[in-house]
Amino acid sequence: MARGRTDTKTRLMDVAEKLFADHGFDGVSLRRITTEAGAQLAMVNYHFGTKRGLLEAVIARRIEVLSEQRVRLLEDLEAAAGDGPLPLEDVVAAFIGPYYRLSSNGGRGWKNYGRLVAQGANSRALIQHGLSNLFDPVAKRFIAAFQRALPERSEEQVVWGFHFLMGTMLYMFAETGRIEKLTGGKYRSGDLDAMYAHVVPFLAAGFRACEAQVQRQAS
Amino acid sequence: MARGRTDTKTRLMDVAEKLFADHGFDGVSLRRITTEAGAQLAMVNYHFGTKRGLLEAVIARRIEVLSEQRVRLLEDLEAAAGDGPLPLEDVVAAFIGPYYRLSSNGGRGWKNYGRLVAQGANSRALIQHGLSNLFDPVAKRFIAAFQRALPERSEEQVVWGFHFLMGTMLYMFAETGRIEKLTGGKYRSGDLDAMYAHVVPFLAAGFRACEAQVQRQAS
DNA sequence: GTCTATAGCTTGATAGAC
DNA sequence: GTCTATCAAGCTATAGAC
Repeated sequence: MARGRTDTKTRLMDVAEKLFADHGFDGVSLRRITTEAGAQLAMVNYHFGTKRGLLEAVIARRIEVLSEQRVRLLEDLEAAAGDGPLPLEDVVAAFIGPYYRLSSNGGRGWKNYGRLVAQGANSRALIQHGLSNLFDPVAKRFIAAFQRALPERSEEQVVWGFHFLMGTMLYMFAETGRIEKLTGGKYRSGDLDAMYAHVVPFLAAGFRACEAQVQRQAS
Repeated sequence: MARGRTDTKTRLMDVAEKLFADHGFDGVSLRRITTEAGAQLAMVNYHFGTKRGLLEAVIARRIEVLSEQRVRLLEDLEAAAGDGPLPLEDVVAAFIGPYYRLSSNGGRGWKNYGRLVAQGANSRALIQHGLSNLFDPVAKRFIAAFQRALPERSEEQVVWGFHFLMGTMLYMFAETGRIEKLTGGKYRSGDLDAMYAHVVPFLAAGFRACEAQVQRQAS
């Protein structure tokens, strides 16, 4: 299936991405991946060394695209802001917007990636074995950017806000099907347009929550 | 190890809970679970039928406790509110507070459960196979409660707000170790006291975000 | 309720021809 | 870069004695 259109290495990554997302890393065998990719079992070890190497390649190729878009948007904001504070909603949008657009219009692969990375990010094993290193530099830049967007708030408040943002974002792009079960199908976890319209003001208001307390006390 | 203190069935659940949380459902063998529990391989099938039955038993025994506490707090709120709206912060606290207290003071098992359930909730396979049914009735009650706490907001806004709350909560109790990597150990994902103090106002402000827009337009 | 023993199959990884 | 063949180990589940 799908032989010849793309090269073996890419086909293996595409199929692995989908199956890892559906069943988890240990829930799929290399035999199943290679069979569905129309390749031979030995090709995984030839191209990626190990099963784990295949997983890392799958994640790395998406993170590169996502990180570059996020950083470019953030640099645009920084250039426009000069010495002033960054607009909070824009920083939220610079972080989540690229993921939203790639998940919406980037093809089926990005949907699979979203489900895969939500499982990986909630797994201590994968994080402690260094898989999140690919993502850390950009995350650190955005924590600093959120501090610049909220100069009146303590570092502690910004750090926890970023933590809550990550949980919200990961769950959003996992598209688990949970919300359709809870609402009888009236709302859909794949409706990213509706979710994105709500998530930016939701998170921005959360970030500002304690800032509002400070302002109340000062007035 | 640990033989005789508790019965075999409980020991198997305790060890499975920890190992499933550490390595995922397919990342652990029944041999490893039974060995670490000091039991024989065949005891899993005797007590739980299948490996999957063991997972469901592990999750069900915690959900029962958690759901009962959440519902009791919500019923107290409803009794105190009479015909008026429910206080938003109190509804958030009724949902997240019991989980927070059990995870903080309920022993190591609740920590393992938090990590396990965060992986399961982000896995489409486990949700579609009905594992989330255990949790749905209480979740539906709380969506209705959030609507009662925010009478000016549309159902749509409340539903997405609850969706964001779930992502935040799951990630919070997964204690992935991510935030210590991002802050050089200055903040810790196991510091639930600090996180809980921030998460309630954060989520309440997020829920109110669009309500504020409505009020601005009306004034 | 606990144990041993084992059936029947699948796993990740590799060796070596082409 | 691709293929076949295979290794050594692991797996879930069950049968049946006690």
